[in-house]
Amino acid sequence: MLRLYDSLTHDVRELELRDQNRVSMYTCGPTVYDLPHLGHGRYTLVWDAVRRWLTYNGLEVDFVSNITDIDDNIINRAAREGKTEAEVAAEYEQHWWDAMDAIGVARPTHIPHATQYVAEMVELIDKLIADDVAYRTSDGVYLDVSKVEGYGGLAGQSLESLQVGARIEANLEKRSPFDFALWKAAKPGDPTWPAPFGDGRPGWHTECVVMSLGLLGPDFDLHVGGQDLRFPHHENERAQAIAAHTPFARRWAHSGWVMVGEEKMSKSLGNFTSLTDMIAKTDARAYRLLVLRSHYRSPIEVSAATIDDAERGLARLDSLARRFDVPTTWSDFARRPDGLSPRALELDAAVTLLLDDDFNTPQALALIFEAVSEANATADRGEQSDAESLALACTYLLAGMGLNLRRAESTIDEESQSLARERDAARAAKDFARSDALRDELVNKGWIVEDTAAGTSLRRAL
RNA sequence: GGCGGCGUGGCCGAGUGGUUAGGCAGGGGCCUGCAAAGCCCUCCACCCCGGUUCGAAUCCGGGCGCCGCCUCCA
Repeated sequence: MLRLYDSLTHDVRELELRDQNRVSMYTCGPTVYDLPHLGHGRYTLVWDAVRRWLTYNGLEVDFVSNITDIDDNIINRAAREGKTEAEVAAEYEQHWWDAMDAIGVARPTHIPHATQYVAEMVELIDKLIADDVAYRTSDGVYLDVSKVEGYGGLAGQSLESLQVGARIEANLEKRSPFDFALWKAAKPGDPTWPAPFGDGRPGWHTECVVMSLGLLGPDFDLHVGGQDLRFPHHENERAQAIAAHTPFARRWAHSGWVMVGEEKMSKSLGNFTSLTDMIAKTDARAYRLLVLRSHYRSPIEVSAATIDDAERGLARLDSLARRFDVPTTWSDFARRPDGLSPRALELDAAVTLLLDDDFNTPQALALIFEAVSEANATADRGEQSDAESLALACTYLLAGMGLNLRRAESTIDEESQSLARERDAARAAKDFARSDALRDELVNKGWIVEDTAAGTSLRRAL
């Protein structure tokens, strides 16, 4: 069973499933008011890989990721562009899924939208007010964090110690700077929902706690997300569950930053690259490789240089798929392939051990890269069946992390196709001047030209 | 101020008290009509200073430097 670093207990521990053979897993999805950036790409890739790995190991994974379709940023954008909030949300949700499809992140099992859970949120807030852990102000309803046992657990600090560094609070009605809005009172022009404590709209932290518990039920297994949501967002979700006496996530796991130079990539610093742009220029699988090549909790450096580097590494993996006639994609492997050689089984076991130990994808990939060399060398010696078995283990394990290798270009234009055939004819006639001229022509058209047993093969240059 | 993390070879990036991480890039060779891909070999390392130890890049102490959180942020 997978062991992960738990952000609440601050140690690596095994998942303890609430239901046998079934994993309940939640992550906060995007607020849909802008294009997704590389940071979104990283966290979705990391947790997609974890989800797939659990699935590969025979578990059924209920994976919930919400869409926050109402918040200040959406309202502002709608006002600026003369659209409704719903239009803005729909537009950027579409961009989100386009990007997710492009990087190969599988759809969650459930995709709750915040605006469809407002009634449940109102119910929770009502209960918190009745229990006197939440209070009303002129602009909404706030949770009184001083009444929450263990507030600060995810931050790794006590409330008192958090107070020391708190910035000056503008809202004088709040009892503590860490009290947060469960409900924002209606403002003219904003979308509002009715509530016994005054019309308005839900606060962000309330959305996630209601949707996760609503779909996965109390005491679900794993709550994941990017580091920057750890505090205060996740802390505040947890605080509401505690205040409502509802068992919440059994485990918390967080993935690291995307760095640009020495700085964290973030919306507030404005130093972000949109995922949409990156995908347009790069084989999106290279980004997955880049992400998996470092530990999920470490910061990763994303630059033109590191992306190029990953693309070249990916090319090496793809060359394995070109050489061996083995299945290579997630959908090819409903379960572990049968009849693997002892060496292939050994690789599988070693990789499994590493991934189960806090999802050590970099070491697992190192083993796979070594196995790729070994498979090639084995085939060079003519031991085709052993080589193929090892290659199969590689493609199977990579697919288990969501990395699907590719064989050849799916589309080669007719002109290039015919140049390649001409070149084959010239080579057969030993007219090398002619065949080299044809190769130059193909290279100029952006192809990498390789000789294979089946004749000239073309693939796209990086 | 509090809390957390990091400092590894040209670049990215793991890891362990003694044994090659891995990838990319560089050098040499094999293969090839020549290439490409592949294979083999190879250069380059663990911020500084003490300590523990037979032995530390790995443990302890002290420095220095960097990053993050404590506010919306994946």
